[in-house]
Amino acid sequence: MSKVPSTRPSGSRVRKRVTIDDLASYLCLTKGTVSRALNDYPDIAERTRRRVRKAAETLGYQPMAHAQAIRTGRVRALGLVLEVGEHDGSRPFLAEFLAGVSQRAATEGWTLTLTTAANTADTLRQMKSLREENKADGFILPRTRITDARINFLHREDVPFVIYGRTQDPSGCAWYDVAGEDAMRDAVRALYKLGHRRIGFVRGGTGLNYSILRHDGYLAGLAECGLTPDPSLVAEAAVNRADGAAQTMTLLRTAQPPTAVVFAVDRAALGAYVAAQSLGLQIGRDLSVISYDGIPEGALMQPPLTTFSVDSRHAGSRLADLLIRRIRGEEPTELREISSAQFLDRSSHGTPALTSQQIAAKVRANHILMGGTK
Amino acid sequence: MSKVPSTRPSGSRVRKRVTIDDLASYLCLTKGTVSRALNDYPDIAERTRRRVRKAAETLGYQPMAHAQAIRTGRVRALGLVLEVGEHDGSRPFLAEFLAGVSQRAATEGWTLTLTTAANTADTLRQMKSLREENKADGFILPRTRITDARINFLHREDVPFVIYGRTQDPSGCAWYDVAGEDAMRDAVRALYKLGHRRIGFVRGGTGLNYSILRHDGYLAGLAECGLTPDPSLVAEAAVNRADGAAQTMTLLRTAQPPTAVVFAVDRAALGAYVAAQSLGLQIGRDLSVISYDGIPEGALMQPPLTTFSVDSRHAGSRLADLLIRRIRGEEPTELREISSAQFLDRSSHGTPALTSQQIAAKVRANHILMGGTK
DNA sequence: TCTCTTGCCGAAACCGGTTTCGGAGGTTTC
DNA sequence: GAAACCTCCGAAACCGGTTTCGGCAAGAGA
Repeated sequence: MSKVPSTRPSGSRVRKRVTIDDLASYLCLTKGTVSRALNDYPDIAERTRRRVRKAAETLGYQPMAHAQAIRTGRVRALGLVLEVGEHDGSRPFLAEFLAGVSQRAATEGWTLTLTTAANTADTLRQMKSLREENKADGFILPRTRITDARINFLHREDVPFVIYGRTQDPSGCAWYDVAGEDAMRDAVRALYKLGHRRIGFVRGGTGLNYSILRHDGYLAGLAECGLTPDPSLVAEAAVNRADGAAQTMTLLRTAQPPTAVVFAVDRAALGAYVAAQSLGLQIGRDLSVISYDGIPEGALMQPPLTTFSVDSRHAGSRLADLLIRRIRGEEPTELREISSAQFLDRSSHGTPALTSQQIAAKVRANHILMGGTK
Repeated sequence: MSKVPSTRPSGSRVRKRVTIDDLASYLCLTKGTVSRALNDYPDIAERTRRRVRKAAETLGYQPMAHAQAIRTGRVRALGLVLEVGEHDGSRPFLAEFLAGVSQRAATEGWTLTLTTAANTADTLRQMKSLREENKADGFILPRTRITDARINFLHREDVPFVIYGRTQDPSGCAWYDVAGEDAMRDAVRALYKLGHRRIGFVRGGTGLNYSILRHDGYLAGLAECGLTPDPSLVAEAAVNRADGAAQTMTLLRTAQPPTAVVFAVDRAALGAYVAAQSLGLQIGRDLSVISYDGIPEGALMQPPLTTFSVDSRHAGSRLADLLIRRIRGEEPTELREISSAQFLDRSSHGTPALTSQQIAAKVRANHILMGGTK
């Protein structure tokens, strides 16, 4: 078996990086001193430190992350493990989110190492191996669950991380989140002001923490408006169009159907259009809908979907910043940010044209027409 | 300024990795010998090599990529730079694609380093810096353009890469692609068999190479069926629903409108439903549509969209494999794969219920009805 | 039997950084 | 004025690998 060809830079100009040795001899210092100067060791004169900094700047010196890593165990890389199921792969905001993370990371000289996993156990395995191989210094955890195995794991392993979202037991966690609960509360209030009194809610993904929060926000909204919560107005989880349509149907088939429905998730809200059409109801007039996420399809619906939009790019950017600071040693309690979603006041909600009873009648009529069996 | 806290593994069990020194002393060899044995140097006895391999296995030794990198310049990391525009961020297959890449990479012990860029110049800058910092050994180039600046750049810099798609000047390129041209040709043939004689085409993204290929495929289909190409049957680029609707309208407003339209891109084909509805035409009966990509929304349309589906996960997986082999020194000409898209025979196409003239009449009637000005 | 290869491994330099240790020179203290 | 103490930098070890070089022992050729 012969030696692997060494792929030498094939004769072309060899573009030597400036190494710490170059910098040291340029400054007439030893590389140890240069290293300490750049890393803010206290035993370096302020004057020297400045001189080194300046020289590094002019020579364009940038330490090679991997050479540092072999001693420090840090590569200046953020880790992100995406759970990608068999075929739920279509995430509307993934590219935006990644753009936020990678751009913020880049400005600090960090990069993003990404892997995917099939399930939670796989995720833990991936994180462990990324950490052991020093391919990532810490992790961003998207889609936080109510109780999240990743958090326990990373705590045990003493690996820095930040979560996108919140969680039941927040101790020791740094996070960024968008206040979905406030959005849901505002949605209820807006509908109440327009005259709606029976306001339904369709939950988001089961087990995911945002789902709890948004439901809480819905309840808070009811409370503020003096409305009594009614279990028959709250539908099960729906995170796609088909389920959204089904859950809307369920709500509308009750004895006292809602005149407005708040959705935890845009993709589910798209299903309301399907359901409404099949019942001969017009969204925004006969049935009001307010949702959450701000997916682009919402703007293309007839009528355009009223929703709260989340800036995924900004989220990614903030999370990258928080994680870098966490890795550098800042306390998790100092690294918690909540921002708010932006209300997109479009046309899928309005003053109720029909009462709950009139809607019920329409649904019954349609039911008979269709010859459905419930 | 005081010393940064060194974040020592805080007392917990220190899970020492096995290093090459551990392995060497275990085997009573020097680390140099162990290294050469594992890297298939010819001056190591076969017997020794096997012994070392076995010991590495049992001790669970895995060389630390970064330590290797400082000498070899290779980190076992694939690079991917995504161009994410201001707000076109929603890519339906991104997660699937990433899953394919990262899973394949993982099985070889490689990882994926991802960054995003705002434009081409930015992409080149990112690649350059990733390469200089040794954060990626080579690159996967998605969305290949007809003439692609990235390819020239990487050639000049002598950095390994593979392209997802093909390009005008393929010299020195390794690639994986799905034969979109075959799909388009088959679409035309299928429509011809059903009786369609005026078959339109809506192009894909301008400047992108797949666009040329799919248009060629459309023309090839016409030729095989003995149909004469008619420029008025070919619409401009459309890559989203709105443009797709507009281009469909344009085609239908001609003197001899098509009875069937082939779309280069699913998202554009969704616009055909909008256009058809506004004209009172029913997709699959009055107007046949066949498209390409296999986005999930297609299945939810009424009627479900006939299309060719692309396995993005498989594409990612193959590209990772090809790139790793390219980095290891295999010749680009040996690393070229083309697979075919899978036909999803759904209900948006069928035998033409209306003739071209009948469609034209309907369009005119609707036009007058709407009081449009063209 | 002596030289010349050849096969195979140890020793040591090297890669680009970080970190520890020690000591020269100037200041402070008594 | 000597001892004690800082301040600040050089020297060298170290991290976990790779690669070069040289030399020993066994086999081949003369």
